[in-house]
Amino acid sequence: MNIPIPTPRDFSFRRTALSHGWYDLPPFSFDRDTWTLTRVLDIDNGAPVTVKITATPHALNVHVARQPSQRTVARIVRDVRHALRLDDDMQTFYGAVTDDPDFTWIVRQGAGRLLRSPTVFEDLVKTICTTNCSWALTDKMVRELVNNLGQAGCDGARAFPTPAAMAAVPVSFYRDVMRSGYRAPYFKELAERVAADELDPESWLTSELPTPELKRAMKRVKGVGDYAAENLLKLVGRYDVLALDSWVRGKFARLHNRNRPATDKKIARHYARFNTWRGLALWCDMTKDWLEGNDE
DNA sequence: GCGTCCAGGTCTACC
DNA sequence: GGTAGACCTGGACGC
Repeated sequence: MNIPIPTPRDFSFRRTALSHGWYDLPPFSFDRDTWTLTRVLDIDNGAPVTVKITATPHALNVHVARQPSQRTVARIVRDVRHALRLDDDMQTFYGAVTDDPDFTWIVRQGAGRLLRSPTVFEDLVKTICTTNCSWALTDKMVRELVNNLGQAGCDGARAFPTPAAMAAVPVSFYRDVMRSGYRAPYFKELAERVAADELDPESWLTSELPTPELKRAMKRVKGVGDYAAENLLKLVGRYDVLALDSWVRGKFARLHNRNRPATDKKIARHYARFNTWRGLALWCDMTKDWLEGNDE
């Protein structure tokens, strides 16, 4: 079955799907030959469903192997819209960058929508997996988590594990199977708190707290520091933070500082003119070359 | 083969 | 509030 989902005029499937590394971490995967984003979606009270997402000029085409129920279709549409940020209004951001010659490509290419997971919980776990390690280790940790704790669909593909599934395994799983090292107790504690409704990461999406206060709330999760919190803030739609990590610092040095390390203050000054959109302007700037030669 | 460094940082103790 | 040192893993690198 194919489910068509109309897309906004300023939407770019390629720029959104490949906006950052999430597309390569299960239960996402991406095929650059066919430009297909695959995702295994968790369906409440049912087996997970694998969807294959491609784009036409004005719509997404979501392919599902079997004929799902109406309720499942509604869930699929909701999750795809959420993950690909179809409901984000980008015009204010585009207005903020359109007068800057170095940033007009963002408007032209429809960049700025950052791929996210169907749940903030998943984004939170994955973000902790990115801290203080190579991308190869991030990939390994997430893969072990999904392969061992994710529920399998009819095709054998696994969804991202639920908080309850993660809370049910001992710390030794995170240490010895997931190989997450010192992060192991953080995952166990996080899953237990979310499963017990002591912590609700999904509420961060609609929180009315000012960004600094929301960031403080995020940092109360063990394993979430400045970088991780600011990365999560971007994924819930707050772009008045930069989320500087070693990769961004290195890339900024190459692009804007003659290959020499720049201070965080200097990086902040460079993007300050974009005000509340500075974090998104920075990320677009850092990833401009990811799709050069593949523009839609 | 072995030791060291470092990668998409964070926590804790201490001042 | 600011900072030093410890913390897991695994790949790259030099010897």
